[in-house]
Amino acid sequence: MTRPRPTIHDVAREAGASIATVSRALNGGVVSAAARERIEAAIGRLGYRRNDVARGLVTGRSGLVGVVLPDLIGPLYAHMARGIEDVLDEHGMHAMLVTDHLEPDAERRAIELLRARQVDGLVLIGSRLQPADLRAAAGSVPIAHVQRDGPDDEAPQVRLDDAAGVRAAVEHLAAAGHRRIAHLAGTRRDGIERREAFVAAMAEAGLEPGPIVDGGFTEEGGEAAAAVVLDDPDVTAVFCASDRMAVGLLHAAQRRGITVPDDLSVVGFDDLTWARYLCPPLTTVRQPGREMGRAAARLVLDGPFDAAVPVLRIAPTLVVRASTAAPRSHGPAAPSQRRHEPATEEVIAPEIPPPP
Amino acid sequence: MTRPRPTIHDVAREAGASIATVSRALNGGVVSAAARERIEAAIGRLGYRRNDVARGLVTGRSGLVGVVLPDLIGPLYAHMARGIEDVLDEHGMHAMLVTDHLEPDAERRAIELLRARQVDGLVLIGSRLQPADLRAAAGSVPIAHVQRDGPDDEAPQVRLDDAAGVRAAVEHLAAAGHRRIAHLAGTRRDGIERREAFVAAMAEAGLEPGPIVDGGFTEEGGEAAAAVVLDDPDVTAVFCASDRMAVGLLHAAQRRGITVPDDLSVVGFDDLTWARYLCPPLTTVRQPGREMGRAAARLVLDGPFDAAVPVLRIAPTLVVRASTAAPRSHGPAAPSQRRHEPATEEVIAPEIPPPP
DNA sequence: CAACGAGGTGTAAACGTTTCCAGTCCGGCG
DNA sequence: CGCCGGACTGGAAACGTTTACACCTCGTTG
Repeated sequence: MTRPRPTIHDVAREAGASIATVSRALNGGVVSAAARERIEAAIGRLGYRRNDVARGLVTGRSGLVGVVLPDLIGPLYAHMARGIEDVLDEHGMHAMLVTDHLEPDAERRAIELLRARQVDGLVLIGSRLQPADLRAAAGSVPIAHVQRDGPDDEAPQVRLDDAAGVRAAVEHLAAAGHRRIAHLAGTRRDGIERREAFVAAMAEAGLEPGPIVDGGFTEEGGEAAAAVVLDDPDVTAVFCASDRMAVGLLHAAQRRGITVPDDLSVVGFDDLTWARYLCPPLTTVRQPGREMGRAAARLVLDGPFDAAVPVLRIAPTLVVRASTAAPRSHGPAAPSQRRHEPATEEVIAPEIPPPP
Repeated sequence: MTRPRPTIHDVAREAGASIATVSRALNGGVVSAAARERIEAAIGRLGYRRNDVARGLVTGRSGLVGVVLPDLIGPLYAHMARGIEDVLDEHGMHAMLVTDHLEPDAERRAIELLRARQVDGLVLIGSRLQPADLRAAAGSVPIAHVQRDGPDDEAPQVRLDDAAGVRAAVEHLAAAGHRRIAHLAGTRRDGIERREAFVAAMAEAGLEPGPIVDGGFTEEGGEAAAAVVLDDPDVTAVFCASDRMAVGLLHAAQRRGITVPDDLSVVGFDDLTWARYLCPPLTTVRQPGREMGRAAARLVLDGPFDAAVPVLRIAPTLVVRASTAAPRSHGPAAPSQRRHEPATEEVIAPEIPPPP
């Protein structure tokens, strides 16, 4: 009933050719028209499909790029994976996704697993591995990082231009008239960069930075951290280093009867799928995950065009929705959005500063 | 600098043993303690790692289960993938994810690609392929479906107990006093099942079904379809076959100045990540994606325990949030939630009816 | 004391490809 | 007519494993 799969040998016999000729016909080598025709007919008759495992063994390549990412649930990571698939598709290659749930040990195992499968390259999203451990695990497989969390190593990386995004957010708030702006920060590397950028951008705007509290990037952390921030009566705006913390902040504000944006303006970071559905729709810095994934895939396939500049910065955009407005003290409050009106969006793309 | 990877031969030479012994040591065969020790030392010294491609070629198995799914962006699919990974992990296996973006042709290619890589099993999420095409593409690889979209075939499948979910939703609305309930339907197979279940559940509740409009499962479709439904002045509640359509409905209602839940109750389906963040937080039927993924993975690894019942129904739960209340005509409107108060959730798990 | 079995080991044949190399055939040129 | 070279072909050696089989060495048992 269920016969073994036909091999290239079966095709050769059926077509009256040698396996070498069949292989050439399959891979676009020089083969006479007659032979090619007989072989194609035989393939059709037998239902032959190439065995990529055997092929991989002899060629040493697999047509696979391994992708190690924290999880599949986060929309941002999913978008990055999508971007990677975009460009791999163009090259006739495929992605193999492995999740590490932010555990360095799982990350190491994931890399070794992928290497055992002979992946032709590796895209690591948010990698925390030390450079030495990384090199040990990955051997000579080319690597590209996306938003690497650990210290820089020699592999090329794609990073969001966090500073530009933060600057856009702070400028937006400052322009609206906010003077005391708080910051909900995250603990990972990008959180620290955003925090530093926040302080710098405030200085640029001629403002003292308001209270800065760590919310660990999560809803719960944001909610807890928000409590601290909301105790400061002078704070009229909060810039959050992630949308998830912004949600927590929104909840905390609601619980205290603080109305957004009338009493408090809130800016998030990431523009997750649902940021636009929040109450009110969230003004936030959009992280172009798909583009970042694309860039990383190109990097891993072609290598960095310029070995001297191994970090490629991608520009974010500020998406202005309904969670920001002028502060109350600034005269009559701007008319708050009608309760359920989907906000019109305004997208602000900062000019990209050339990397130093 | 970058030497070729050591092979089992190198280990054998270094340890003064034969490759057969090394292989046995690696795979837990009978080997003397002395030899095992020498081999392990050699492996450490050389940094040897097994080549799974070569291994796969001779064993005929890959330790991989192929997963074909519409996309990675939808949180529901991502949860299913996570569930699959859960049980594969327990078996020391791994998933290879390929997206088909709902195109049957891409689905076929995905399956053939995975088969060329010798996957040991296939989990197909929302497959639309005809049974014949499917068999042709998959050959003898074991298959398990999740929420198959095409007509049944002989492969075991995991399905949501759509009817139970719909019944819970309708009962919830009827109990609140709603008499004329509309339905935003979807066009895929599960949409049709939900629609039929809606009619049946309404009958069970002693009610005429209200208007039923196709919204194609998307936000835009939901918004368009909502316009039709909202024209009926007697409709006090709408049951949507997906959360995405519920979002569209919410927007349309807002635009018309219809307040939810005071003027209109809305129930969604799926409980996507952000359903709780909507304005107001959405009452919805939760689809336990991760469980479904787990069940499917078990099915593909162990085969169906009972070949006679190839469809495994998973029970959904109704999550009651703030988008549903008693209709206005029912005396003074129930006090609507305070504007931003995160709704307390009430979860209703329907008793699972034994499959017929 | 012979025979046997248990434990351990090595040789070699697969697995299904790609690819190097050495042909064979034929037409055209000197 | 002899050669050369181009177009095409097939044999065979890899690639790095697993595993069937044969063998060897002891200690134990009849």
